[in-house]
Amino acid sequence: MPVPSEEKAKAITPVPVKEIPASEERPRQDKSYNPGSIEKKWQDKWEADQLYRSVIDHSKQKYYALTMLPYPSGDLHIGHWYAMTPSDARARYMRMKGYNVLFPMGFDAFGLPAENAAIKDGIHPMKRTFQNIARMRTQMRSMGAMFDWEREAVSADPAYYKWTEWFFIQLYKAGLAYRKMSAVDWCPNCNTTLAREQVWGDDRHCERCGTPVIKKDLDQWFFKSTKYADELLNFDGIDWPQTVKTLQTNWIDRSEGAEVQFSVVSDQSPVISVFTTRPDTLWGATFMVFSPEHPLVEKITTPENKQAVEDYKAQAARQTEIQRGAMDKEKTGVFTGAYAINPVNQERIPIWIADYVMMSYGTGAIMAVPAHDERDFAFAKKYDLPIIPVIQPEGQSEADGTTMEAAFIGSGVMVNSGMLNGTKVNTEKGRKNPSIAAVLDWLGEKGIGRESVNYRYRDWLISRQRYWGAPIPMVKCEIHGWNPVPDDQLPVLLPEDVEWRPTGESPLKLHPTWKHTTCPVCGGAAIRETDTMDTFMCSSWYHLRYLSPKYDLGPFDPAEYDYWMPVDTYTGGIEHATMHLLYTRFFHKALRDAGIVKGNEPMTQLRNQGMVLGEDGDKMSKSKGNVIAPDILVNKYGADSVRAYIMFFARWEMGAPWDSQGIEGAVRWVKRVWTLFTDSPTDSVTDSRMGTDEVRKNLRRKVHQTLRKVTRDFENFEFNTIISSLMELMNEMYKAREAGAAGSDEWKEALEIYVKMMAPVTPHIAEELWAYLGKPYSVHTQLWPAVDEAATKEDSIELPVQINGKVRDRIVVPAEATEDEIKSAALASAGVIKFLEGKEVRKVIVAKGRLVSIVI
RNA sequence: GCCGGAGUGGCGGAAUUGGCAGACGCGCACGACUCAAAAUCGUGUUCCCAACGGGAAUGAGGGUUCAAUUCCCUCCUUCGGCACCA
Repeated sequence: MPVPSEEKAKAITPVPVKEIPASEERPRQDKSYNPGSIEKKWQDKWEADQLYRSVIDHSKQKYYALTMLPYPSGDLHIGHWYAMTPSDARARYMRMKGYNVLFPMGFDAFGLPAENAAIKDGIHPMKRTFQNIARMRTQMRSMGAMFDWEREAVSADPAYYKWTEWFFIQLYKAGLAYRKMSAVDWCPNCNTTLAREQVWGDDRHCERCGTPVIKKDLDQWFFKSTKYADELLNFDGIDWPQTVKTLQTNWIDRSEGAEVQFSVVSDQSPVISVFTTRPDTLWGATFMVFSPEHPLVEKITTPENKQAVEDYKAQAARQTEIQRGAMDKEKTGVFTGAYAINPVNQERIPIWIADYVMMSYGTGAIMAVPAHDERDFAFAKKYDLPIIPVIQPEGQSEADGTTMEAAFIGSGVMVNSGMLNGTKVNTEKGRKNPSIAAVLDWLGEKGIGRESVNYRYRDWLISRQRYWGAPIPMVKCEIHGWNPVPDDQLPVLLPEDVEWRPTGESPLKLHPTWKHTTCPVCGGAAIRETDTMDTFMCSSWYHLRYLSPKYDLGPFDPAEYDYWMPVDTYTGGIEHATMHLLYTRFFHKALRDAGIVKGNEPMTQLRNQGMVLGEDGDKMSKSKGNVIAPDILVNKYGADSVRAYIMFFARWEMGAPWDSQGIEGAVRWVKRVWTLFTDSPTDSVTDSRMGTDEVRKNLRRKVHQTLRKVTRDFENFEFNTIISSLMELMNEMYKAREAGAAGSDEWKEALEIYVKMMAPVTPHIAEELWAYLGKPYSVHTQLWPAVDEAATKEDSIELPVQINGKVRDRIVVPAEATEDEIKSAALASAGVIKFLEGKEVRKVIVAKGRLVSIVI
């Protein structure tokens, strides 16, 4: 007989505040699970109650959980869910552990896509961006995350970018921002410059749009991030994944060596520095090679070589634009006609130019030691330059440069090197190599060179020739040069009436009036900087703006800073290893030195999630049509099921292709939990055959074992096994209920702990079931249950018995059985006796609680 | 070339310290319910030998060990990063 729908609704309406006495009989509940209404109901209530508002509470330990903020593309992608849901679950877990948790969200709202779209359809980037944000906010609410929306920060909001500008000025004042004319990477599609980090791959393409970049000589703003290179290599005190640390270390690529001065034989005798990691091979330097772009080349080239050098330079310049080609490309170069003096032995050595020497690394010039460097060897062979071995394996007769077939890079002793002959050479780098140490000391004494460190890491190029970014708050006066905009004139606001002509120049430059201003020094006419900042500047400090997004006296409220910082756990994709994650560390250190923030690192713990791929195993993209839309899934299954599946279907840090069928498993789990609770057969037949004591004990054991496992997995970010463990426990609970345990205290405890364990994963259904159990609102303010270790202990254990490594039988022994007891039980078991017949037992190994291994 | 990650059933994945390989789930098969289907529930599901019983198996090959997905060596595949870096 169907129950009238109104009564059904009444039956499940939770009683939020008043606890129903356990004895009171609840009406039988058979309404099916309806995520749509449950989720809406609780989301509204949580919001109305400000359940996730985090405020400073000095009586509690704080926990700042941060997940990377999205760009407001307009639609929340399944990738966002994949990044945010487990982070949310863990933040919720930490909250239940008793921490005062801050879990904010915001938008990285400046950037190219909105501007490119504006060029196409004329919709203002501001309008589009804030529309997109509104839409994504709604989508994020459907996720049921515990974001504290009172702390939301949007980088394109003038109240935000005022401080982005202010930070630029602070770095400028600290001497960390400078302007430089140089050949910078330019994306012809995005019509802007790019930082070195934003140029990817063999073909050096734009990280954003994939277009191969070109070089352009431009006057641009840089941050002196290289000043912090050494400190950025130090990861002491932070718990970051080894992969990220390795990527950053390789990116910075510190190399130790020496800078050595060579003088050029000419009228002015200019001195040229070279960087080498092998100063111990100095005596073998038989020529020098300059990069074709080296400024000195023009000066030193002799008239008779002029034409050849000019031709080569022109050719190299053309090639730079395409690419200087593969490593195995044949070496080319031309002689400049000039000579330098090798300072260690006064030998006159020729100076060549070749495109295998890069202007951007070291000093743009090298000493060439063909005997001990493969590239120099190849070059010397091709152009018939002298090869003088200065290191050879110990005890070997002297090598002959003319007959060498390859550069020698092994260990040995120094030869042909004057007073340092006989010094041992190994393959270590820097001072760990005795030969290098000896030469460094010798160079220092003689004043020819000095110990030096070189990095591949470059200063951060900040300028972007685009409109939709934070203006660079600098003004140029004919008389007083560049000066920062005074603080009381911040923010420099973006004008709204701009034209979107893609010209390669900032639209701000084309605005008729915006750039005209007055000089902060003399009050005379001056011009604003019309470039805007790289958006990585905005995201380098958003974790600080979250602390007090409405604060007006500074970028953040110091009281909030002191309580919440540093970020305890930061989660996000690994693709930012050498970009955002490196910038934000640099930024923090620079601000620390400016006295604005404290501590050496902004984020104590970092964890990376992997990527959700399309069902075809490819990266999701609109063009491939393999994009999974979370909204559709939420409508179909409910947010809780989507959350559960996202946490279940892959190892979080690995990611995996999406599987539309696989989600059914998570959906079934959620439904079966619902049924387990709401279809509670408190009136079911008690099983008289079974020892109910045992059933209850087993139930309680499983509950606490699961709790222990789930707790550990939350700590370790192992989200997929949290769900498996909960599934397993649910299966056990069904069996226990079948066995008649559903009226017991153990059963009630199981239900309660189960809801609490679910709460971080599936917050809505957990809240609903919590209310259904008659518990006081809210499950999300409950404390995480404690494991009863005694309850997890097994009475008896089953041990496999191996004979020569193969399982032959299983024995059941009391948990506290001694080794001897286990041994004799194993030897007495039927399956073992059969195999032992006529054989001699050589050894019996008892691995307590694991197995018995018999060797015959 | 260098640096790092990964390789386990049809699929996603699990496996405290070296201790029963394949938890949990998807899929599939069979059964129950149904007029039927869906949903739901139950049972089974690494492979091979017909079975009883065995045997093989965690990318390949070797090693250490009573015992290896786990430790060591060589190699292969794949993903990511860097790359004429002096």
